[in-house]
Amino acid sequence: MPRTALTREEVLEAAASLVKQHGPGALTMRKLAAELGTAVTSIYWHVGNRESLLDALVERTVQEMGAIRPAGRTPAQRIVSVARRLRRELRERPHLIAMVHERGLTERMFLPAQQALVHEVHAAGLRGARAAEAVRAVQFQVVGFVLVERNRERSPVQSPGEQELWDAPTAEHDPALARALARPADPEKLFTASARALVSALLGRV
Amino acid sequence: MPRTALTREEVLEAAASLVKQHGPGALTMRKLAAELGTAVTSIYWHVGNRESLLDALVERTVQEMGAIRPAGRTPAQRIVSVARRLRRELRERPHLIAMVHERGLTERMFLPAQQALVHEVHAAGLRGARAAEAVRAVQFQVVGFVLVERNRERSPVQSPGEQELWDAPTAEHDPALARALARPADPEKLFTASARALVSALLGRV
DNA sequence: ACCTGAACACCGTTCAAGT
DNA sequence: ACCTGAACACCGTTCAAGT
Repeated sequence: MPRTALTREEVLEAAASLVKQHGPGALTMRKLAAELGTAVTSIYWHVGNRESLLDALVERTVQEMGAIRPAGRTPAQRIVSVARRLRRELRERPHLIAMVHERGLTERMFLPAQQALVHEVHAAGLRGARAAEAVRAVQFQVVGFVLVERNRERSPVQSPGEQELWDAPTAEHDPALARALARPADPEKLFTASARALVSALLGRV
Repeated sequence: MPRTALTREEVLEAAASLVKQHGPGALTMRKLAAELGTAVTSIYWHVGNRESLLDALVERTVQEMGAIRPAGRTPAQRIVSVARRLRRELRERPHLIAMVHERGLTERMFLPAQQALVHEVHAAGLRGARAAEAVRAVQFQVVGFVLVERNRERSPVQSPGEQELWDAPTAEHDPALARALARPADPEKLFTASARALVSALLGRV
């Protein structure tokens, strides 16, 4: 006896829930079927197969990443604000973002942000190829930073870590530097500092 | 009848070869055993299990990434040269680097490069926390860039791609910009430009 | 149109038994 | 010390059969 009619939406919802909690590895067709109270094979009727189920989840995520509103007075400030906002949005959906990344859709997901950046770079007076380069440099920096950051979080304990490695002799007699590199990086600060440095150099002005 | 004695080194070599060619997904214990002409279970005696086999491959890769020699006259040039060299090294071992990344060992792999960067940042006159921030900013930028770049390469066809998306109206009446963003990014140029911009701003001088 | 169980071809891993 | 095959508990997917 079948339960109340299974829908594609229902399947996607349950799948998204599994992925959000434990990552895509935890999404097996059999577990999903158990969760939904159906036969494994019913899922295939609604979503084709596991791969296209994951594709559908990724598509959803791309849609959800809405437009970005710049904030600040100068174009440089507004660009940095977009960068920071992007970073936050990305960090709120770690597993799904990783899947978007794996499927090579990062670019498309970033289009609204890219358009906002174009606007600001224009306002700063850049045109043509130079403007394009500035936009792409910022975009690469944000995505790259988030990827590296996620990586660090997933593996907090390194052996040997920077901690042990940066003892006094190695650090060339700059104890303050040694201490700074021994502490874990503060990503928030590092990101803002990097973004400001990059943007200010790209625009040729702070 | 057993073949000529199987060694741990032989197992690692065959495994590395499989991974280099087709990625970690292609490394199954059964395929590896077939490649080596042994029973699947023999492999377990030598390397424990699949996970620690992959760990061993990663460890090898970390070792292989040797020290980096800076080149150039000014500290800024030498830092950019380290960044470019790092990027090249990383790109020569895509699958294995991805595995290092997944295991959170990127940091340790980068230590030799980090030390070179500290040296140059010092030569540029930075000290303490500010020097540390500069080193880390460069490091994050290089790793992040390579990750994003790899992502783009793996999925060359995007639908819709930047191509279609950046038609004239969208690009705010800057046809040169539209053309530039419609062309695929030239990573080599973009990387060098970004690295130069970042470094020059971090050091406060070109 | 939607659901089902059986079956297939794969996995990684354990273990008792061999030499 | 090293190797083996059998067995277990998992996978994703196909398919003929049901309603």
